[in-house]
Amino acid sequence: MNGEPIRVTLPDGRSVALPAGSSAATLAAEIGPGLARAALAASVDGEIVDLNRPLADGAAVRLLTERDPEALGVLRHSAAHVLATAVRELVPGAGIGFGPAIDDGFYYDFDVPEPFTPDRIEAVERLMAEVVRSDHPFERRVVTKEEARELFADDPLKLERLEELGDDEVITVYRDGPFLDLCRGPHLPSTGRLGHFKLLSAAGAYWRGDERRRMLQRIYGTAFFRKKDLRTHLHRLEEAKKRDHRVLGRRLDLFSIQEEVGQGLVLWHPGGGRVRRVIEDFLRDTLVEHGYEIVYTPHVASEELYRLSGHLDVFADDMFPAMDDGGDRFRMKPMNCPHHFMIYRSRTRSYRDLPLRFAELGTCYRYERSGTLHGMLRVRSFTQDDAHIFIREDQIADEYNRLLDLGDRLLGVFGYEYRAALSTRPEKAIGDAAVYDDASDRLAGVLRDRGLDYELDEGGGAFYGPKVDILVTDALGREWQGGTFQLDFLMPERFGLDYVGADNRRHRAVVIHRTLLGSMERFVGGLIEHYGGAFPLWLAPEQVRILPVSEQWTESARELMGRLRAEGLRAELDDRDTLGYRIRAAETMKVPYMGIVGEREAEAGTVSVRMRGAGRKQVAMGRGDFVERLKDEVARRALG
RNA sequence: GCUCUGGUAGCUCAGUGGUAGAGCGCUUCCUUGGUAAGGAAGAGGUCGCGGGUUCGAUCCCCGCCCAGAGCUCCA
Repeated sequence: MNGEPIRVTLPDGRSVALPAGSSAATLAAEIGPGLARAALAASVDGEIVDLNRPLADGAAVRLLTERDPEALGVLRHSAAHVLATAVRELVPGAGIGFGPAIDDGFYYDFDVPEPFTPDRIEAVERLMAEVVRSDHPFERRVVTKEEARELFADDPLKLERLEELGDDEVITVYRDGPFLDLCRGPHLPSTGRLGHFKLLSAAGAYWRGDERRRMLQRIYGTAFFRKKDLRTHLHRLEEAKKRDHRVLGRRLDLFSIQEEVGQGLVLWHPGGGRVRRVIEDFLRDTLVEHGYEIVYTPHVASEELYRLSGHLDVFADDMFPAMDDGGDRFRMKPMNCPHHFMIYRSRTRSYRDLPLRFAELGTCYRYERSGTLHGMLRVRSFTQDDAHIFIREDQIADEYNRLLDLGDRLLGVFGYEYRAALSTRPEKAIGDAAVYDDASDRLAGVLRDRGLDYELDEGGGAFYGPKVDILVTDALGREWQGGTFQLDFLMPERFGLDYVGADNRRHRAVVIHRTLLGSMERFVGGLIEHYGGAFPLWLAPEQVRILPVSEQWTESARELMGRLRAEGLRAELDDRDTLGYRIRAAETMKVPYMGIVGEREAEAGTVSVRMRGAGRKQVAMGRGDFVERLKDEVARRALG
C-alpha cells in the first residue's frame, strides 16, 4: 500500500493505526479473527457502509455484527438483492423496481409479464438458496451517469430512476454474481452471509406508488441472522392471524358482514352487541361525569348542510350518492360536525356557557373504495364516539388537559399503552398563521407539562387547525389510532359559531373535534385482536357458563344462574352433552368462568369454579362468594 | 379503484365435462356422564350471479358480484 498510514477511532475511544487504503474489514482482522468473521458492515462517522470500503484518516468506526440493529437492515436489503438475482434467473428480462428493507423484512418490485403464483414463489425461494450457496461477493462500483445508462439500457424502470439522480450525486452499482443493480448500498460482504429468510407473499404494487402508473409485481419476504428469530417472527405472524378479528368474530359469533347487506356494512350479533353496549354505557357515563351533553342527530341531512360546511365540494366522492325526491337532495351523513354546529347555532351563546361539549355516538356513512374495506376496521357505516367542544380561545390549554385526562382514563381501562403526536401547521393552512402557531405552541405546552411522551409531526396538521393524536399499542405491539383531538378555526367561520363575551360583543368560538375510541366498529375490532377474543370479565359477552354434571343437578345449576343474573351478570346454562364436551365448548368460546354443579356442590350449596385457560386448577366456593367475586371483578373492570 | 388469488352444506375444506363428498356444527334417539370431543341415526347444496361453448357445465370461456393479499386512498 502506498501513502501514509491512517488512524481511526473505535467506539471505546481507542485509536488504531492502519495502512493507507485499509477498509473496515482490515480493521476487524486487526482487532481479532473472531470479529473478522462476525463483522458484516461498518458505521463510519455515523454512516453505514460496506465492510470493504476504504476508510479515511480520522474516521470514527464502529464494526457492525449481527447483534447490531442496523445490521438487520443491511441483511434485509441484501436479501432483496438475492431475491432479484433469483427472479432474474427465472425471468431473464424482468424489470427491476425498488427493493428496500422494511420494518419486518424486505420487498422487491418486478416488471414481469406473468404474476408470481405461490409455486413460482417457491421456485424463486429455491433459487435464492442457490445464490446464497454460491456465496457471490457484493461488489460496489462507482459509475458515471453515462456508464449507468449503458448498463441499464434494457431496463426502463432503472433508467427512469437514474435520470432523477442529481449530477453531483455519486452513482453506485452493486453486483452479486450475475445480478447488477443500481443501488446506494450498503450490503453484506457476500450472499453467503444471508442467514435465514423466507418469502411471504406477492401482490401488485404501483410503480412509484402512483396509481396512474403501471402495476409491478411485488414479492415480500423477511430475513434474520438467526434461525430462532425467523421462527419467532413467523410464529408471531401466525399468532396475529389467529387473532384476526374477522376470524374470531365468526367463531365467537360477534358480528358478520354479508354480501346481501352490502360491502363494509357490519351486522352486530348479540355477542358483539353485548360488548358494544357495555362499552357504550361506560363511555356515556364517563362523558357525563366529564361535563359532556349527549345529543342525537339524524343519519341523513339535506345536501345544503354539506354545501355550507364545504364538504360537498371536497369530499363528494367519499359520500354515498344523493337521494333525490325531485326537490330536496339528501345525503347520508359522512360526519356529525355540521349537525352539532347547528345545535350550537340554534340560540345565542354566552361566554359563560363555554366550554360546551356535545357528544354523540353518531353513525356515519362513507363510501370508501371497495379495495380499502377490511372487516370492522375499515367500513362504510360506522358509529363514531364523536364530540364537538365549543370553547373560547383562552380555554384551549385547559380543555386539552381535560381531553388528555379523559383519554388516559378510558384507554387505561382497556389495557392500552399509548403515546401522543402533535401535528402542526402545514403550508396550505388557511387564516392567520400566528393564531395557528400560537395554538400549536399551547398544545405542545400542555403535552410537555403533563410529561407525556409525544412525537412532533411538523406540518402534519389539517389546513384548519393543529391536532393531538393518541396512538395506542396493543398486546401484539401494533399501533392503532386511539383518539384524535382536532382544533378547528375554520368551521366556526363558515357556520358563524359565536358567543357573546363579557364585553357584550360577539366573538368567534373555537371548535375541537374529538373522538376517543374512534368508531365502535374499529375500536371493538381492535379490542378483539388486542384480547385475542378473550375479553376481560366486564366486557365478555358471556361471563359465566354454568355446567351441571348431569341432568339431576340442572335445578341446582339453574338456581345459581338465577342468582348471577339477578346481580346483572351475563350467565348461561349448558346442559347439552357430556361434561367434557361442554367444558371444551366453553373454553373455545373463551367464556371467562365456568361454574360446575354436581352432587357435591348441590348438597353443599357451593360451585366449582373453573377459570378460562386455567385447566383443572379450580376451586370450590360458596355461591354467595362466587357472585360477589364476579361483581367485584366487573366493578373494577379488571383486565384479568 | 388497480393487480393477483379465490368463491362447493351454517363453518373449514376435498372433488368431478354425465346435477356432489368429508370433518365440525345442527336435529332426534340412546347414554346420566366429574373437568378440552360418549355412541347412533337424520336433516341440510340452483356448486356466488348472468351469459356462452357442449348432447350435457359445479368443472371450459366471457362478463359481473363478493372475499383475501398488496397498492392507492382515509375529512
